[in-house]
Amino acid sequence: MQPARQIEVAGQQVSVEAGATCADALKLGLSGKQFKNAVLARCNDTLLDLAAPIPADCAELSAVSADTPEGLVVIRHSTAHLMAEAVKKLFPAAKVTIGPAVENGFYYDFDFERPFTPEDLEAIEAEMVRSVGADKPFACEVMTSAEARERFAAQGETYKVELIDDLAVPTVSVYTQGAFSDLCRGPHVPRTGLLKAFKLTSVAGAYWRGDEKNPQLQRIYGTAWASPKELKQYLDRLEEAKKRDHRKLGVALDLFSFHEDVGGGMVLWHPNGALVRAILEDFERKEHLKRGYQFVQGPLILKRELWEKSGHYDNYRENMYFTEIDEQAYGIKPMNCLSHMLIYKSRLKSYRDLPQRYFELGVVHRHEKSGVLHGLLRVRSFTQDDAHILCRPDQLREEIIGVIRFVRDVMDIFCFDFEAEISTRPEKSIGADEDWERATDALKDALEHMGMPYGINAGDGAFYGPKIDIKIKDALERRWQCATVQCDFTLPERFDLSYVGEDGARHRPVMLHRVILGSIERFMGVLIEHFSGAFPVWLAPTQARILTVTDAQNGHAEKVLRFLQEQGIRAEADLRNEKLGYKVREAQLDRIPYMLIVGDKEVEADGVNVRVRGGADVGFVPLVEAARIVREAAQEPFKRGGMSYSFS
RNA sequence: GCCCACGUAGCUCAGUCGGUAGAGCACUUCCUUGGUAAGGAAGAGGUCAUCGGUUCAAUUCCGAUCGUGGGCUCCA
Repeated sequence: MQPARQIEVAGQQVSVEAGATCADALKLGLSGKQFKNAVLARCNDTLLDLAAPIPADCAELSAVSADTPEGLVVIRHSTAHLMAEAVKKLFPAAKVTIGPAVENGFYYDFDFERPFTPEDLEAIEAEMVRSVGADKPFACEVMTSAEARERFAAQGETYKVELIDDLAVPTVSVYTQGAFSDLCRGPHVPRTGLLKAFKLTSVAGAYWRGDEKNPQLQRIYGTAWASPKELKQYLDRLEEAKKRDHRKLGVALDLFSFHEDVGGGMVLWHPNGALVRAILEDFERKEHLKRGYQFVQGPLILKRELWEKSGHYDNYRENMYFTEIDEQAYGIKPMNCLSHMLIYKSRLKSYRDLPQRYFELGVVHRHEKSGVLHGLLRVRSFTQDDAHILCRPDQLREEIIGVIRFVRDVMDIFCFDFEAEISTRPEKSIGADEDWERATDALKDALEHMGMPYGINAGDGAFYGPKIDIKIKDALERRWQCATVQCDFTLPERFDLSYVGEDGARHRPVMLHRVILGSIERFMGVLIEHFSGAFPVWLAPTQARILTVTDAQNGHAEKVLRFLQEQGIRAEADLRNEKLGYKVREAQLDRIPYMLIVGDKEVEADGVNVRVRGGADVGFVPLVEAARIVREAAQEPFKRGGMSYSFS
């Protein structure tokens, strides 16, 4: 028998026997309640099962409870196992594959002869609840890969056998609860009784190992939390997010619609939505001019040979629409770069002319697969705030920094948080390795210079070059790409672009493709959700609505309306034969920033009574003051960055 | 493109186990002139997504197509 060891738990030294488990040590150092809430043990940065022996080099052990980020991941992962157990019990023919924890929950993929129905999900969930009631322990066994392989092969779990073979390691761990065993790295909660708050949410098809050439499995998604209260909060949050859904608000605020007869992924912009777009685009045009961009514009369709020359025909054809005119094949543009290249080429450039920054609000058409269309966020016809910057190699870094700064300034206006990612060379691509490397380094360098953190998305670049992607989130916290900066060393080559250098010789410029908002359609979608449809004053299609108390004030209301319109304010008057309360309610539902109420008192004093969208009552103000308030509010976001903008 | 679910009035949704449909809101007209989130009455409005099949009879059952939603794959 070896002597007892001293371990620090929650600030005190406890003495444990050799061979003691983490649970043994934690039990000695923690209160009963603290111990009961523990789902894992942590030693240094290693997470351990409570039932695991204390590592030999461990001097301090702490408990991880279910409501910590690490605890939640384990709860979710263990719930995935719990679900797999239930599925195997109800449907023994189903084969298990993988089942990880994901954001807010988990999934598990199964290979089964028929699709799971919503009724199956209910039965599976009920079986899971029974298993929780039985409070089964999760037991970990370490065995040789050969043993594990034999065991899963005997059970007919061919996917697990494949996983073991691919791992190619001497030993693996297998977790068992009740009659269900799964190949798993762990760790897990000690008992099923700790899994008290989960709900199965949906079934979906998913390809084995994410490859569409592989068999399609059935993925069951669920959400899991540390307590029923948190589960409820999450489900309530989903409900709230649904209210902000841009597709719902698009109808409610009469911004846009889709029409079956037009085709999937094609947006019809209604007057309100088209106005917001127009303001955004106007803002962008002015901002681009300030930053040294020039406006250009090309046609919607270009000869097919041009797309062959650019490489799009080889690399992007499946996403393009084609048409034929006078026996000549044309491609409808999925990108704007070709016209811009030809504009550059139309006249000899000197090194003094660079950089050339060509900006176009270009409408592009892309044949996206039918299953990916999603409201405004993924469409087949959209407008890009696109620019192509042609510069000398020595200007590349500064140009990228300029773009990143532009993105940051614009996102600040909307108070968007964003994430940056660098995507590197994909398999299907063109160009020399050293060009790719040089371009990737330039992108990294620019982000680092701006002090912006970034992730790496290996192999996700465009076929012509690496890129920086900027992502913002929708109401459900799904990330959508907006801004992107893409380096391109190949198009200038293919189109033989050049400039005359100081030395009198011809040199090759480098090109940046970049967008700031990305697609106006997508950005509008995210923007609607971001503001819950309550656009800031500068963007609101109607900035002020005049509400009369009775029709006795119609004359004054019309005078107020004319005055505001002359001041450049987007105003309208509600003169309907309705009660004030009714008009206020409608204006609130329409998210109108300013309600200007006009009754006899206001007519008398020649002004309006101002109610703001948030519900606050500003009280009586003279007409001139009312206009000033609205104009001031429209300027507010631009003051933050020392910018200015007005739509007129 | 693939898997699952869905498609009834402008919107949100009932309903028909096969016998051509209903509510609330919105809309039109009338009454009401009412001070900060819904005053009242009447009226109008639907080839039950489209096309085919089964049936005496299909909005309902079956199939295809189009579209929508949740995922997978792919992308702004």
